[in-house]
Amino acid sequence: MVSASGLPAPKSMDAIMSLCKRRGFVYQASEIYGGINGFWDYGPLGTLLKRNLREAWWQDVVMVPCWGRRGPDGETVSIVPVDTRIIQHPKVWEASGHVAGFNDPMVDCRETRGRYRYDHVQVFVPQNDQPGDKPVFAYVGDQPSEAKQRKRAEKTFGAVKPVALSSLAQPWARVIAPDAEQPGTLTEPRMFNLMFDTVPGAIRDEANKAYLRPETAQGIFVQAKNVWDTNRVRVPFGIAQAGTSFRNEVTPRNFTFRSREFEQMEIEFFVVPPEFLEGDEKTTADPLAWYKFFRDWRMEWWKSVGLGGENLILRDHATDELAHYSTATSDIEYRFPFTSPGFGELEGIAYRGNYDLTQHQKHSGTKLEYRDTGRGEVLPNGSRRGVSYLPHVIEPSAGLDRGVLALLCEAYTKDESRPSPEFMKFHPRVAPIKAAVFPLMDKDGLPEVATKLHAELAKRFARLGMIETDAKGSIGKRYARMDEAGCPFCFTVDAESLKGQSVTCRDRDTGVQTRMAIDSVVGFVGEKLGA
RNA sequence: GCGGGCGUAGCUCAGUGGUAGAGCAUCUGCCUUCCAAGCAGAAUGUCAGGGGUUCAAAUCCCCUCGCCCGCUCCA
Repeated sequence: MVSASGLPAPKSMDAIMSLCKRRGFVYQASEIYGGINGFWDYGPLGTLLKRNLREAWWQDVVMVPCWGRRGPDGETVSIVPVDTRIIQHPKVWEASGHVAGFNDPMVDCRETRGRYRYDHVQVFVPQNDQPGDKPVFAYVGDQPSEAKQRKRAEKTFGAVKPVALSSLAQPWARVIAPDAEQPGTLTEPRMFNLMFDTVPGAIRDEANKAYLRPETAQGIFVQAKNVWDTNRVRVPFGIAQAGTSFRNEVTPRNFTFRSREFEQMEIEFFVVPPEFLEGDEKTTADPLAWYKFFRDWRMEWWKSVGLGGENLILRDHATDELAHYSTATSDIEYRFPFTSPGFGELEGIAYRGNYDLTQHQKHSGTKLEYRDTGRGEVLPNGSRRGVSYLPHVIEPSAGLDRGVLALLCEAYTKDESRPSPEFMKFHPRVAPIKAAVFPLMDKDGLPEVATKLHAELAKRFARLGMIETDAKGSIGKRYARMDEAGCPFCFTVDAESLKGQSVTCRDRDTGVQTRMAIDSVVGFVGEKLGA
């Protein structure tokens, strides 16, 4: 099936969710109590899938950064981990801008369904008159509504002047909202409570209010100075952290895509500010060179775990889309069934300048400059005087749960021509079940051979994922079960195995069987898993 | 937050006022020399939750919760 856009018809999200429940990938949180909006739990297979994806990130980012590649400056990439708390000092979130951004009162228009920041809404009132109970015309500056509303107001009152909506007492019945026809369609301002709060301390005291982190990144920035003061790291280097974050999404939606509790995998990679670069460094070690390096490598990485193909794109942000502190940002986006033909964000790679360190330096009153002893004036003894600066930062920030959801959507395959029409095409590296061993029949000495091979595989690979064995039922049914769980390889012991010490290896994606020596199975699986 | 749809077995769903159902999956046998096969049997439900109407509610009414879709939001 091909849709009007020329794309294959999106996979059925209902079918994917149904399989996720049926096979124990994802359950609704607190389901027996009716569920809780915006929270999802993982079952055994989902937990393993998620662990495998997190572990792949950890191995490729922290243990062997960027697969051992050299950065644009020609040096090995250095990244160290931290593990910081979900609850930080409340001022962390004032410095980061989250408190302000998360606490704006908003007004909604019932007629146009527009939503505006209360403090951004202006109204036109008569120039030399009290507005009394006359209608007032609301607009948001720099939008087309401003000119239009001015015209309407002048038609009604003659000369008008703008005042803040918030300066009027009880205006709600007579406000004509931007782009609205009727008065009285604006709601009273409401707070959008986007950060979860909590109160540390055994005695509840609102003055001690703290927040559950809305991102793991700030924990990294807050400890960055400690990391470079107490470890032998030198800029450029990165700090990585994976962990849980919380956001009060306005509308939890689209299965696990927009959850209120979710896990992030973030890198803050600190680089030399451009003004301190010398000679060739101006091209090879420029922040933008690092930005491109990470952007392109992160894209390759997502492909390597099984998201290749046309459903994955790298999208550079347009200038007007950039946050005010960023000069370059791109998103790695996946075409989810529920976003198709559009895309949903998996990871953002942003060049953030020194915005975050500047903010924390200011709010904490603690100097966060890095002392770079490899730069500055050359002293008589040949060493350098050293310079101090706030490093610039490249931030590749990925959503782990979104990654898992993308893996589930990408893996889900429907093929009515197969005996097992639904199957999960996981890359072996992330597959929760790595291999299965079956005796063709539950008799004639076959189970004994299968048990032995299963034990060998489990000894070698069970720390990476499940190794299954099952002797019951028809062989087709057992293959089909493994297909649904996404197990890439099934090894079957048959009568020939007893004579020739060989088994068949069935490939999940093609159903093709090849015969191989029992002795070679462990090596074969190891090679496929890259283990 | 607004509008629409939905909620019955593990899954997919039927059941519109009168005994809680089907298919598939699951489990136990038998059978079986490679793809959800066959035969026999078994287990499985707060009908999302609460309240109301009624002799009687899965069914009608109200409230709540959750999921899906469209707006909105996504710092």
